[in-house]
Amino acid sequence: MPATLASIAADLGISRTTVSNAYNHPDQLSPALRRRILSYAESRGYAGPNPHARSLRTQHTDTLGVVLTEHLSFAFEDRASVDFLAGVADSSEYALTLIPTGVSVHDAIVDGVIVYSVPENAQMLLDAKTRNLPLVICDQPTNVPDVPFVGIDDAAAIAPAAEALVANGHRRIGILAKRLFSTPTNGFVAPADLDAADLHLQRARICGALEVFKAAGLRDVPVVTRDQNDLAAATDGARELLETHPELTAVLCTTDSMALGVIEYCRGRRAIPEELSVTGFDGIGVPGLTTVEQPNRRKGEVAAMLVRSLIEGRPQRREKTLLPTRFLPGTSVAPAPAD
Amino acid sequence: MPATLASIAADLGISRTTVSNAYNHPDQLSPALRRRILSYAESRGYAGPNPHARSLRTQHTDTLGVVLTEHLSFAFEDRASVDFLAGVADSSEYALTLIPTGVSVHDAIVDGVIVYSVPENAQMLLDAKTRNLPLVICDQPTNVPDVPFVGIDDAAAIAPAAEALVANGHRRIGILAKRLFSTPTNGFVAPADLDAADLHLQRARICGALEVFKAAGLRDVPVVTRDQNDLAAATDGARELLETHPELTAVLCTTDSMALGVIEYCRGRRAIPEELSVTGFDGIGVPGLTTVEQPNRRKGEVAAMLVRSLIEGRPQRREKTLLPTRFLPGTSVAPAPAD
DNA sequence: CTGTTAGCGCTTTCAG
DNA sequence: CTGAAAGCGCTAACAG
Repeated sequence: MPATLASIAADLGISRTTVSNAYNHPDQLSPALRRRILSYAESRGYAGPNPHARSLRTQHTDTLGVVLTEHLSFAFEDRASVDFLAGVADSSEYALTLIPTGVSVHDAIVDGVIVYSVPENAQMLLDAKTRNLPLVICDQPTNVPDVPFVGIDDAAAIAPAAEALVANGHRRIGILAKRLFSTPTNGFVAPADLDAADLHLQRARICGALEVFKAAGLRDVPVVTRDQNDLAAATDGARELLETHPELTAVLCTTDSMALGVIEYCRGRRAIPEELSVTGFDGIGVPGLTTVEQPNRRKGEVAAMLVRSLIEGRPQRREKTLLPTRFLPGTSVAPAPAD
Repeated sequence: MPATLASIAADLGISRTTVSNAYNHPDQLSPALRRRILSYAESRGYAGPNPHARSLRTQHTDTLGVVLTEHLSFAFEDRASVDFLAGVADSSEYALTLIPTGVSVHDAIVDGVIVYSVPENAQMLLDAKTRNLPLVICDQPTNVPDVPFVGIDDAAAIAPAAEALVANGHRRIGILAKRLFSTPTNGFVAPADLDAADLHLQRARICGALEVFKAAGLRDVPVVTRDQNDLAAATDGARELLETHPELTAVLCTTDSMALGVIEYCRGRRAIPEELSVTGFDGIGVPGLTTVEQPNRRKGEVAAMLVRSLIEGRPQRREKTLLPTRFLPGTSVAPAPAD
């Protein structure tokens, strides 16, 4: 049977505490004894205190949990979330456990949890709260009381893109967005349905843009959404929007990937920006795209800092941290064509 | 004080087993009683069995560990390792714990470990072995006995790139590689030093290329290495190689990033491929680069499958899994210029 | 510097 | 369907 701290102590005729100290408090015993213990332990193939037992005793593990979308691999395929994770990883000595939405947070052996961009009322949010685990939300949901939040002001952030369109004389503008609901839905979204959206982030971007358009006197701005953020879905969304509304002279997208879809759909159909202006959101490096850059990595850094404060019992600064974004003018917006 | 399984049982006047069963074996008690337990637990803010205690008892956690380079964020900045992680994540229901090299594997609460591309004799390798934790190595080290390995045959994989150079009449070829030693070293590497390299992967690629060159009768092929794989380091490596050996007509690189450095250095100096041919390795999508594509994601999938087999006590198929690679001819190799 | 004591919170036979 | 017993392996006072 494998050696344990107790068996090592017994074999050596000393107490468990001393063996424990050999690993955890080297200053609490003579170097000679410590060496003796360690070398005997090694000879017995004992690798040090069992981490399960240790964590039960100490109730901590030096591990941070990050809750991500159902399929972990999505997280690695999306540039924004990879950057976010890099930020989290970089700013702590903690190990990082990636928790798929499917796995209950209840079972995760972590000292604290960062929830990254999930629907309002997601189960794992409730779970983390009932476990009373230090918890920080990144991106969404945006309105959970008593939980520190880090993200951006999506509504304000997208405004400059909308304004660029308006300033260029566009009056017939459409919006192409990622899904607003955790239950899959594709197609046109009525303004009345926006309130019910449980994906706060997309809603905020759409509303931010609509606000600008409304202030400019535009009405009946069509909004199309797609469940997926990939090129195929985006292209199809662009098709639906532009086939139904051929009169549009500009499309505001809530992600760069969506803008890529518009560009793809327009290939061979309409010249960008001469015949159609396009804006994106994210700043993932689409050449020439007029977009808004957001600090994904920084989000991760701040989120990690916040959970660590919570875990280590340091006082919180503020409930909500909104990071700055930057409007990135490109060459995908041109003056509206004269009729 | 927070509720525990025992306190819930006591409050309800039933045994701990029954409460435990309510969570773990719903079929072992009446639905009515189960409901009663669960709802009382909820009212007491009890979130279910404490995972630390549970894991001590059961000795497992449904979590896979992945050991990566010292700084976790490197893993997220490198395309290959992100793809690898996507593969790991995708092919299991396990949560994924990323363990920085700094953190001892001894302390990680995981059911098994995948070690990704570390030096021979890395401490965590020994640690994982003494802990007797299910263990799989990806990429390197390549020669650890009794530990399942997944990777590619680097020496054979790079051969076609070397052969392409030879076939195009090149006789004065240099090699630009990533570092061979875990202790930082930059500059020229003598053939004799290759044997001592503890970074097996780079060594295998270099040796694979040298073999081809030797078979073609080439001698004294200069090899330059750089610690970092980023553009600045690669560009500087290219500079060192080509300034010292202006006679070279081709550079074989052991990574695409290194090839990018050669391209960068040559900008405005030498035309590629007319005046200098270049090859890479990895297939990260450098336009026009003649390179070798390797299955990073697949590595992750296989590695995950292997640890899971180990964890779940299923028999192993083979010790070493070598995945296929593919030579990707580009436009960066041209016939050697006539003298 | 060393040992004693007292759990951490849970699961799992096994017998009713 | 329920309960009693027996730890899982460790750490943290505290007293010597």
